[in-house]
Amino acid sequence: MTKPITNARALPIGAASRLAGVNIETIRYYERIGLLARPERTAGGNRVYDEAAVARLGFIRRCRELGFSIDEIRELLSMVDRRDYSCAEVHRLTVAHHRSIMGRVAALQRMAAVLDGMASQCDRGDLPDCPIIEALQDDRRPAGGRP
Amino acid sequence: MTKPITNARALPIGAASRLAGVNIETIRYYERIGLLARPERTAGGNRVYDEAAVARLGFIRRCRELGFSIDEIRELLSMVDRRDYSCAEVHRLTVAHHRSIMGRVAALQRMAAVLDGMASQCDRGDLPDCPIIEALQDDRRPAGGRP
DNA sequence: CTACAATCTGTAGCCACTACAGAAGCAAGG
DNA sequence: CCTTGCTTCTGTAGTGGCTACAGATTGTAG
Repeated sequence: MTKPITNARALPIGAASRLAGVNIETIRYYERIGLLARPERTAGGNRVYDEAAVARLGFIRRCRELGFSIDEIRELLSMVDRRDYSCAEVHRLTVAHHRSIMGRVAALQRMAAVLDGMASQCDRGDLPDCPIIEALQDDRRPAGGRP
Repeated sequence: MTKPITNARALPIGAASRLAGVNIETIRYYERIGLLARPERTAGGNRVYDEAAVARLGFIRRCRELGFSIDEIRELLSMVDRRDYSCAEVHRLTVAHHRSIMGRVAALQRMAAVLDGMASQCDRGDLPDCPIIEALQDDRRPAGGRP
């Protein structure tokens, strides 16, 4: 919460975007889907943000960088907003997300192993019968190598 | 009734779908985007497939299972269709795809490491100041832990 | 012939943005 | 005040790779 952003109280969307590291279009998108409150406006109708909004955007960005979905972030934010969230809730969400990432890693690694096996059978010559293509065509030798 | 599809020459879309392991809607989608040739039709207008089409669908499915994009599959199919594709081309595509998968794995593993670190700091008590939330809020301790 | 299943076309939705078009606001210099 | 030039506005459409309908038609077994 201690931010060394000097005296910037009224930031137009471009400044908020740069400070938070979130695209202008994305900020408007977050507002549209209700992830971010509608900000004040200038007399002419331009959005005006304050440090709190920039901090919230930073929170969202960091969550996204960690792969949380918008709905998960919505949940995290609502916990924060309640102010009486329990650590256990947050922990549960984080661990569940961690598990799902590990699942994706495992799936990708299975793919990579098959690809590696196929590529290593290929001698990169000018054969008309590429082992890779053969492996992909043959359904008795399933590409996934699954049981 | 599991019919042994020995001499099935004229398959309606449902049978092709079951044989190839590709959804009916997906088959029509592949046709729409030009990945699959438009098949013959019955007098009434229903699609009719043959074994070659089913084999092609199987090829596509196996490529998808290995994470190839539609455009990559389009390229692979065009090589196969040319009949004089070189093994080197196929190998290059496969290796490039492998590399991109490894990149995604690395990115996910970085996320997982940060999540793991955050979760392990949390004692799951009923603290109002959850270390996970703190980490997500604090922009001097970037969640990504990136150098 | 009559059920009932399968298939048809076309459209809209998913996720999390991104990319415009065309209009209007805003700040500085003259 | 006026122009210049950047920024921001709204609204819509596109991305990838499907999936899910609605409402109509076709195919088929009894």
